Amino acid sequence: MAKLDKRDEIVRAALELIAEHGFHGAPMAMIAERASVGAGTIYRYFENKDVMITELFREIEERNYPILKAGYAPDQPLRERFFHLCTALMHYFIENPLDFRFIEQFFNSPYGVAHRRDKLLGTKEGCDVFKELFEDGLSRQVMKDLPLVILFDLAFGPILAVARDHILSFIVLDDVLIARTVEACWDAIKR
Amino acid sequence: MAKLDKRDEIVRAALELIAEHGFHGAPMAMIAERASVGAGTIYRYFENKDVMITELFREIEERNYPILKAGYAPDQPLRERFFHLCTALMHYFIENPLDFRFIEQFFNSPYGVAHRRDKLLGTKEGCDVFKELFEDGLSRQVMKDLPLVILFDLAFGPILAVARDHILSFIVLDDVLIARTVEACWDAIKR
Amino acid sequence: MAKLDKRDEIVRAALELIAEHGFHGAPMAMIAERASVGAGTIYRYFENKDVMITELFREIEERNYPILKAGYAPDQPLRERFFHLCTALMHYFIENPLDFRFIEQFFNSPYGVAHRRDKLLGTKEGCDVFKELFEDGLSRQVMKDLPLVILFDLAFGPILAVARDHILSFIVLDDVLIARTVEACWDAIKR
Amino acid sequence: MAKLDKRDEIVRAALELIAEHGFHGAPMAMIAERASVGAGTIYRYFENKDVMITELFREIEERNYPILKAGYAPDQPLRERFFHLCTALMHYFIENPLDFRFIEQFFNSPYGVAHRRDKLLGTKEGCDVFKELFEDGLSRQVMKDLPLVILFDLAFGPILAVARDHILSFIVLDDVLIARTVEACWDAIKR
DNA sequence: GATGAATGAGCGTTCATTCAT
DNA sequence: CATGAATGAACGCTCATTCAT
Repeated sequence: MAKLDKRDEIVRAALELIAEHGFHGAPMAMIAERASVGAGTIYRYFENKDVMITELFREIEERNYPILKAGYAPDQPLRERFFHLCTALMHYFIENPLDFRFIEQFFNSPYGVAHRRDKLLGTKEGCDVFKELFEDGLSRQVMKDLPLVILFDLAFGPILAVARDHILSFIVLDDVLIARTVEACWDAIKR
Repeated sequence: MAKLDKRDEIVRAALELIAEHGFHGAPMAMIAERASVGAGTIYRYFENKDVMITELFREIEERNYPILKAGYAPDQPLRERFFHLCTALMHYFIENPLDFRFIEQFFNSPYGVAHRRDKLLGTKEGCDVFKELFEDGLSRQVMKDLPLVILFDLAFGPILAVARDHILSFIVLDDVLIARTVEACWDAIKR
Repeated sequence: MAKLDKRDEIVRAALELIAEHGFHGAPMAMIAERASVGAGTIYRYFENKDVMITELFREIEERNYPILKAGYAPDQPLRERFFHLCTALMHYFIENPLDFRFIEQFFNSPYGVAHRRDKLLGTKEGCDVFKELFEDGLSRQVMKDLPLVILFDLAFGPILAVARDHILSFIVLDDVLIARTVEACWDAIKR
Repeated sequence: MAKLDKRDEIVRAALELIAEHGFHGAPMAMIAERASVGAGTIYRYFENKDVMITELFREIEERNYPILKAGYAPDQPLRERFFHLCTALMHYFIENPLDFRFIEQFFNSPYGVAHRRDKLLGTKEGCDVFKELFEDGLSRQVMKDLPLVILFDLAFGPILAVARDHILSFIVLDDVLIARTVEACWDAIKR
């Protein structure tokens, strides 16, 4: 097993167990076993559990990003771009429930708060299509004149909530329902 | 110190610490110390930590509920009722940030999921103004024809997200901003 | 409730709970509740749990003693006296399983060892019919010339074991079986 | 220190402390300290305290069994076989007082009762020489026609009691005294 | 005297992290 | 490099005992 294989196995195992049982229900020893790796080996790749979780989130983000961008045309109307991104995001969540559950846990934790702060303050590299989209919508006066943060919340709040309810089987989403949910989010932010 | 004082101290300490550090970051010993109480004393009032958390949530709900209902007139138009409830909710969250953070933690945990299931299935006593409001809106065709769950998510997703961002100081809400946020939520759910 | 009633209630409750659950399965609070008495009240009658247990044993012994003596005629032959005492003892155990279970627990604990030491060394008052019986048997050369302790063990070892097996339902004793068991014990000690 | 050394140290420490102070007087932390081992280390070898105790008993049994069997000839007369086994048992107890005290504690506990039930019902594999011996004695009408359980009690009751009294220094056994005690037990069970 | 709420040391157990092999 | 046995601080919880009322 090559070095990268080991790291990948650890990441996969950690994602599975954390998604299923939460941060506190996924001991390092259990992650190591699931990854078929020695417990100490994890610490060759990650300084400690916190670092592992943070990097895990970053990897999920990176995996997610190209999927959102695929077929995304910056020259389309704002509405179409918003629909494209939101629909892609919902599909991604539904098809990758482990990723979704992990992201949820992550946001609802001190890590998530720090991450959000970095994002909003623009400290992180500007790879954020959504931010560009909303800023574009604001400057063209297509979207409501609200702080960027609130526009985010109006769009992502429902998207995350609906995805969670689907994954928890409170509803069963299909393409029609997804489209109409995104439409409703658009109604919330558009002027 | 009277008996009720002691219980109150425990409840206050638990709320503070759980709001600040989460369930796992608030050991019973720390709660006891913050409440100026022996570790064993907590167990005179709550069977175990899980029960304490559940009961704490119930108490917050009971504290919150009359505030939402105050000034609520069921004979007003749907839009006004929606505004009243959402505005009251946001004010409650902003003025009781500990309650808000606790509720957030609670919903993002197995307790919360079970609670949500009960609510949606109507197992719990029908004291839910919001559910009535949305069902009313659906039957009068004022709101979009979407599953109840999704209507909930379209309204509460943003409300919770915005309240959190205020409490975490990502934005500073005022009455105008609150009104415009609630307005945007209304746009999301209304036909 | 008079003072003695309270003490009696405590003693009764302690006996029941210790017999059923052992020393460590019978917390003072539980004993107090069963006795319908405040937890602190127990400490008015007994210095601490150890003292309570020791006194409880003494009371059982005192209750038991007259039963053994009833109908006991010191002028009968040794064999008859042995039969009388052993049969009475077994009946007592069978009819008072709580007492038996308590005695068992007691003997199998540091208390029991100390008690046995006192008994054998004759430190305790000489109210012991059995001791007299065996010493009589030895001096008349009816019994095997073995140390007193071993004669005790040859008689009581089986008696206790058989009583326990009856109480635990491994066997069902009747008068015939009791008689034949005592007979066998007599065979063990007689010359 | 090799892996097995560590386990052995734990077993030794647990045996010593439980023999001396009983199950409840031997906390895991104390066992760990006596074994010069971290508290958590014990749990690498035993799932929990109950399992540790059960396994400890099993190990003692396995250590004891071959000693009883050594020099045991199934074709000898019943009386000789009984003497052989009982004498070997007493020597084993006297030379391994820790084992003896542990076994005593074990039998006088819920574990012991369950174990005895299994033994009597023959649920456990039939490696029980004593059971065979008594059944043989019954069918050949050498022993008294009593339930198997009572025969056990008549033999082991005194053996255990005498061994305990020796270990507690109430008597000092020698070969002669052992022989005469076993003889007395034989008198109890033989016709 | 009687109470029972309060205490806190002590229990069995877990798990992130280390380090000898 | 990789391992996994070892660690021990920290956890949730219990209960004998005390003491203000």
